[in-house]
Amino acid sequence: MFLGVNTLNLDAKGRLAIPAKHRDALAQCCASRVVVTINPNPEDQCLWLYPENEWREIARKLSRLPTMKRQNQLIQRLVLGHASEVELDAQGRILLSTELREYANLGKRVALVGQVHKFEIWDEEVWAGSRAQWLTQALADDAGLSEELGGMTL
Amino acid sequence: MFLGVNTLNLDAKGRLAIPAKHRDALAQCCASRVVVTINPNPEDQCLWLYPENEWREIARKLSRLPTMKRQNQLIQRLVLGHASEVELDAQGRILLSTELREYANLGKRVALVGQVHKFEIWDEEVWAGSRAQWLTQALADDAGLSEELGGMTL
DNA sequence: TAAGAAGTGGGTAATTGTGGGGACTTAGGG
DNA sequence: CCCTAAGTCCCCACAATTACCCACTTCTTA
Repeated sequence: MFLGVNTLNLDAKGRLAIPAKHRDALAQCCASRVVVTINPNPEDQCLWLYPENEWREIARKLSRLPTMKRQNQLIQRLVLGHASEVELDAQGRILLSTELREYANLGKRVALVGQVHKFEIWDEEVWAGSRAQWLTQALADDAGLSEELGGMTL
Repeated sequence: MFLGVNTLNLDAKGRLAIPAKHRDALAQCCASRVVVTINPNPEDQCLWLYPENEWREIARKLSRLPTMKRQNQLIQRLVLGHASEVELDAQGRILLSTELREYANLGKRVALVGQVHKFEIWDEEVWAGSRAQWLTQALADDAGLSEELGGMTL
């Protein structure tokens, strides 16, 4: 289970060091192979990082969507099209391609956010700014709660 | 599984160098023989590149469409008609015919986009421009979410 | 405080992307 | 029938990127 926020530096070559506490888990579940792609929601300018085994599920689901619906097609293009398979190097780092970095606007300071089965990778400033917004939006009006959330006990 | 975007140069002779990481896969699954044709959707000005074995499936499906429906006939003409079989040269490059290049408006900078079983070949500018549009469309309004997407967990 | 682990930075060597010369093949015209 | 021209393929060479390795600094833990 990947949890918690870590703020890290991208080095000059665009490499991201995965925190040591997650490396073991990744080594076990996917032999240190992960897949990075974009989050296709334009409001969330961040990247997704999946362990390879989780990714396969996702890719399978996505690739089975009926292609003739335009919306499905676009999601496929965006998510599958931007996916890059990478392996942690001996120091536990991954190289993020220029394209991915540009998409998520990653500067030097980066936030790696655990989301149980995957991570999100944010530019730290964007992350901080967005979070402030969410706090005002997320539970603003009970009327607007989705069914799923409305019925849930936390 | 072909994934990810690669931006590449077409050289003066119209050749496209397939990224090394995909060459092995192509060598295995289709002896480095691929088929390039057009994407018949006028909104998507790009080419499709299939490994030969995948292509056979596609061609078979297409050729079996009931011929009397006008739409089927048009798709057959477009997709089958523009298909060209090519083999990677010793440096892992393929030659794109002038016609195909013109159809997809390919300039010097090109984006090769992995889509699991096939690739799409875009002019880089067209790709970047289209992507910006898709991002606003893909998840634009929850009301418009397809059933498949609405229920999906990524 | 010392020792280890983790985060960070950078040098070097190997691989890959790119460009172009020249030979071979094919088609068309004299 | 030959010659020319266009197109294609094969090869080599350079340049840029990437992968691998080592070293330093900071933080934690004993």
